[in-house]
Amino acid sequence: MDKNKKLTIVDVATKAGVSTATVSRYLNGQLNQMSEKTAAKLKKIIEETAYTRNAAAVQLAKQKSNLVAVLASNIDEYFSSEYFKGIVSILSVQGFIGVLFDSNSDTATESALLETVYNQKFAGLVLQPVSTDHNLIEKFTNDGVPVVLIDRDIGNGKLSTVTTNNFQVTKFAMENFLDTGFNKVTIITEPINHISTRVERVAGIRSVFDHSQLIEVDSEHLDFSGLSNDLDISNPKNLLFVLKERLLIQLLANSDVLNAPQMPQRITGFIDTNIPKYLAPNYKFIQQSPFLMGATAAEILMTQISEKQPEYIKQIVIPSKFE
Amino acid sequence: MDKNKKLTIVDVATKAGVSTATVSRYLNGQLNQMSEKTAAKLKKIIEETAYTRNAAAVQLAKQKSNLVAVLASNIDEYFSSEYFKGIVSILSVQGFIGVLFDSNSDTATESALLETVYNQKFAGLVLQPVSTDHNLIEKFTNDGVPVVLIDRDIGNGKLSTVTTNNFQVTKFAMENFLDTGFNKVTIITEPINHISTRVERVAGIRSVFDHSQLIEVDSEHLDFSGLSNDLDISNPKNLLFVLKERLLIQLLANSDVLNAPQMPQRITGFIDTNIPKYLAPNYKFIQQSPFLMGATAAEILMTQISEKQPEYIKQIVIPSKFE
DNA sequence: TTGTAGGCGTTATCAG
DNA sequence: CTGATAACGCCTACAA
Repeated sequence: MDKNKKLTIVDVATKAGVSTATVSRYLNGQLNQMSEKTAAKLKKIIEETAYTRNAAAVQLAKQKSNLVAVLASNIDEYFSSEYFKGIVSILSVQGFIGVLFDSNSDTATESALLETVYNQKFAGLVLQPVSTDHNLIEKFTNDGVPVVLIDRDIGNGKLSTVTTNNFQVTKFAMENFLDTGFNKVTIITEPINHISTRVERVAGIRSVFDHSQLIEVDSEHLDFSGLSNDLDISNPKNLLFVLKERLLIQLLANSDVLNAPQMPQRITGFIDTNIPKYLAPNYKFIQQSPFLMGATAAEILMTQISEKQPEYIKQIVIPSKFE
Repeated sequence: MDKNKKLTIVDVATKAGVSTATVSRYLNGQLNQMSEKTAAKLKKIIEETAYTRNAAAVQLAKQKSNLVAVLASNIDEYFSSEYFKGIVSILSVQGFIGVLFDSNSDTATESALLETVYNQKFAGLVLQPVSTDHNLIEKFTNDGVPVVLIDRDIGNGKLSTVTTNNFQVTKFAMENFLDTGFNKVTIITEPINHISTRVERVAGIRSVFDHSQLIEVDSEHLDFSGLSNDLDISNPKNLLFVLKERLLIQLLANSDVLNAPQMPQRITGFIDTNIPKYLAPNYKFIQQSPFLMGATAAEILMTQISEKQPEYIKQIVIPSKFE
């Protein structure tokens, strides 16, 4: 019954009456190095037997894989899945495969994952960092494994990054709201934790508004009523700027309290989906382009991998739109 | 300058003055098979050199990895990320690592991914199938690689599955709406395509309502106004049942047209987040438990892998709630 | 407690 | 055009 002895390249070779070297050549597409006859024979046999190579063995022999690891800071953000799709869209045309890991907003998890990713000898790494520690990452680059950071920077200029213009777009938006008559901004965000995106956005706000209030929340265990108390709701000229879309949606959906006839829009923030637009068709938000960011990151990676240009370091900014 | 000759187990062995076997033993935790002295020495050296094993070599030698592949039908559903987190929560305590792939709702992509996952010799596979083809999957089980289907079944009873009670909960909900006075249901869904979840839900609806209308949409390129025309809006007793949360949210946000004073709730459907609740606090929806489903799937997988019970096949139903 | 050596499945170099 | 055969890095009987 145990006909399931896994077949190997040796089986294929014997069955075809050739050496494993020839089979290997066929498998790697060097068809010009063999007669059409043997090529045809191999094609037939491989199809019939449904033989596929053991990837671990290939990797060990070739010292490289065709897998690209993507480490998202937290996959429950729509932002992540969108840039992952962008990455995959580019990788796939080159025969590479993207796999997604979830750091779960936890530095310990992140370093554990970086470790295994490193050991697996992936062809490349796209990282949305949660820690600002370089050390783990340097192991990759020292090994010649290309790395590109997405969304967030960790401030050593030696890595490729794809980010958005957090500071500028926030500033632009804030100037707009300043003109509308607001005089204070309350920022609602998850803990800043030196995360570049958050730092830059807050800076953008403060570059325009003298008065700002920072409320750090844990969106896992959100105390919504507690939050309401902290808000300076009585002041109709107090703008709410929400850095996390999920939270923004929640507030928008409960925004009755926030209506003030003379102030057309009391809430804004960064968004990744259209949902806030559905909730408030006339509001303006800051929209990112995660898919494009992912695709860009993958392109940088691909030129480093395929074109053998390990020195190809790029810092690219994909602008967000306020509209 | 090229001090970056990658270090191997041999380097560690020589540096420690022992054989590679000893190092290997240390690496695999058989500390009782060596003197405390050498163990300490090894510990020190490995830490200093920051040596880590080449996972491909380990896999090749051991014929197994500690990676579990998760193939989501489409990661842009919140449902996916949630059950993935559930899976990881169980795997991690056993030292396994979950990696996520995206079939992108495409059968060709799915089979390509299954192929590479198979070749990579993952320890297990959690699959949310988009195709109903068994063949690819059988390669895994024939090889002794445990597979569990999540969310959707493909109707051969030989695989473990974790699903929800689609038919019953839908039926239950429909009976409720029937009592409220509705006499017709319009179902809005992506193409049914033999996908079990969709089939069962439609069946649940039709088991209660004699009159139903099925509208299949492509949520990628949604023609919202076209959709509105197809809807039998003039009939206030026509209930809208939306199978895709994203779409449901969109409709809820534009539901002014749907208000009919005498009919308290015109729209319902399956949901994975709280967002629809924010939009319509008094409405009732069908809520799934993706995290729990993921955790359950992972537990099945773990008993197959760790407990060496390859025959352990379970079909588990995690009920959804209508509330 | 430790070492030796064959094996895991493929690739790639070097002959023929 | 094809075939031996030494790597690739690690594990694991089997010995000692």
